[in-house]
Amino acid sequence: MKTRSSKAARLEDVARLAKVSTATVSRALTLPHKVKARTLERVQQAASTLGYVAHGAARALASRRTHTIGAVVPTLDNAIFANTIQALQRTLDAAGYVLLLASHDFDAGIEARVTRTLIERGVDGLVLLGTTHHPDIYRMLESHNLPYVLTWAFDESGNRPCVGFDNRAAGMCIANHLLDFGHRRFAMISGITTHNERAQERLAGVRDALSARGIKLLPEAVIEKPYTHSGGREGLREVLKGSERPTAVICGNDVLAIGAIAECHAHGLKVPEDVSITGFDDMEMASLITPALTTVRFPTAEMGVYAANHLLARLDDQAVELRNKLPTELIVRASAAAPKESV
Amino acid sequence: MKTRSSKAARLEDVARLAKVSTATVSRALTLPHKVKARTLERVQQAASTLGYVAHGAARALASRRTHTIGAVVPTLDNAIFANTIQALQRTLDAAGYVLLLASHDFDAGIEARVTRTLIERGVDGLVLLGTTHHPDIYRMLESHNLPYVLTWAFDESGNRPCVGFDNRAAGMCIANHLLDFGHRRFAMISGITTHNERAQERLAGVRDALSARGIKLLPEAVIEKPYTHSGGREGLREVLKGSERPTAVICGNDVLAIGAIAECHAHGLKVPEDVSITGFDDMEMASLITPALTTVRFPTAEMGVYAANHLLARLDDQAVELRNKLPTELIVRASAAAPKESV
DNA sequence: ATTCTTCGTGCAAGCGTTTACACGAGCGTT
DNA sequence: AACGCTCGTGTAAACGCTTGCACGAAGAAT
Repeated sequence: MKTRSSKAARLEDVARLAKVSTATVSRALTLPHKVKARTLERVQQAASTLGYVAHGAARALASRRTHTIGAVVPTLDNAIFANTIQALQRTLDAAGYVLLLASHDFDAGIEARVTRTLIERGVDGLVLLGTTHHPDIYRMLESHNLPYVLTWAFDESGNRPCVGFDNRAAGMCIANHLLDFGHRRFAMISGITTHNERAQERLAGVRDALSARGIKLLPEAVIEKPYTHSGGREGLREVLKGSERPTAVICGNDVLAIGAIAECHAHGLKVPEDVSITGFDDMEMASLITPALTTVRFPTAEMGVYAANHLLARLDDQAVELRNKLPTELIVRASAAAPKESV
Repeated sequence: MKTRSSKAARLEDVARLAKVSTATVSRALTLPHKVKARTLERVQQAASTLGYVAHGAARALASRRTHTIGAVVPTLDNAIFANTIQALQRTLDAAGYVLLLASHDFDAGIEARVTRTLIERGVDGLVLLGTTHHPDIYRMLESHNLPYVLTWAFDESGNRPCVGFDNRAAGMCIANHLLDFGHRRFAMISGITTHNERAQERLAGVRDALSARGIKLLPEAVIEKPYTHSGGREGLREVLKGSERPTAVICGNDVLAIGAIAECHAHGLKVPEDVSITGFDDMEMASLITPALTTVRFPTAEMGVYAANHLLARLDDQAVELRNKLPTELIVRASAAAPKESV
């Protein structure tokens, strides 16, 4: 347990070298306009020759601000949330804030634990993914009076700050696209719906669209898998085991869809000739694979930008709209087409 | 600029409720065995009823430890470093440490700035990617006496702590594989080599292997592109512009290779019949696309685990080996084959 | 020339923890 | 019965910075 910053210069060292008080150094470094030009220069000179690096903890303790925003995402493993995170991070960075990132592998307990850790670390604000969270999380947010914003889903019921889109509408949209092609036998490889209203809503949207056309999605036609490529492969294998092979398989996101398409190829099935496959997200890979994936585009980067700006505004005591629903868009590519047997 | 933790309970509040001193509360929470069982229970009870969350900054200031490790990676945009980060984060988490993540888009200046920010934030240790860094970075590490470890490359020259592999050998390996197929006309779509010894080494390895067989890689046959899918597409387009089309295109990583393959398809070129394409990394996608990608597997997750354990050991004042070279492995799949015109 | 502002700076009191040190109680040993 | 231990706890001094307040100097208004 050695003390690490043994040699590091402190504010006092800079002050001594610049022949001013520590108060002036502090001001010179954080509010340069509050200090006379000549003084400022002397301080900057001194700081730079000493290689001064501010002690963030001390600063945070005194100012009660860390200039850090926390984000809790389900996973960093695949690229699903990469766009949002990247956009978030860039926007915060431009405003002098740092992103503290945590993930929980879709486990509600771990999510509560890492969120607590972020709050302990003193984040000034928090970005959460989805609307379904452990009550403890909301309790801590409340008791710390901590600004936060939910993303990737739109909080229809409550009045929590959020930026997202309509997952159910997205589900209906893709299902209708397939129905219009003449598909009648469907399967869905959904993400795990437990504690995940995004997955639930997409599934519900698909169900709604189908039943509006008199088609029922049977329980055995819905397979829940983790959002991984191998989840998609396994899901497709289970779909093929069923008595009647569906002509269209709706996957809960692009990662599942890419896995499902790979598995189709492994089984000698042609996409979309033998079976149509669709995803959600429109990740970059979606347009690169063969066949290119028909999917629904989500405004992933926009959400990151909005979430960041929302928190920054609130931290600056500006008025902001609390909820923002962004549009989604059907992206028609090659992986879904009319079924062979149809009209 | 409002004060956020207005209602949050402090150590003192817990102490009052448990009828002990703040010192005892502190000990109960961090060194439970130092406190009598009955007292411990009272304190835990009090902390939980108040919903106490420790103030990390205050704790860090007093203890001079943040239990935070920083990592600076080039990008979070695509999945290249996801495995390493995930492994890093999991390993640290298990030891009660948090990962603070920053990225710089392959810009040396930004890298220096964000690294400084991490040090300001008080990280106990730092994970860097590659061996080439701004002198300021090494200077700060030195003056703060901060444990760090370089990853994704092996520091042949110096004696800096690192965990990596031989990028040059990987380059030679893939080139030899193609040479063995009978290829003689090569192009390389490399990553940007500026400030990036991984890219440099891979290119150098390819050059070495080719010239060992009497083949020269002409300057116009080497195209540098950012590590993005569109970089791969553009790179391939430029390759096709050349007077004599190569039979094999070595890409600087899998992302470039996937983009290049997509572009081949767009041009009606078959892979590997018309042109062989290879990558580096063996990302998960590599095995899922059609044709499956021939590439070199890097021990990405292992590096994350090792880097974490290395830092944890040093923070615990244990002896550790400073440098670790991990093996790479040629993964032969379908995207590289003998050229049509060959024997 | 006098008064009123404004501006730049210094003083010193925190910010919420940890931890060295001191102290007293309880115990085993002689 | 006196002694030295160990153990559990409390006291109070840091940790390195920010910021409200006070103060003097300089400029503006009268």
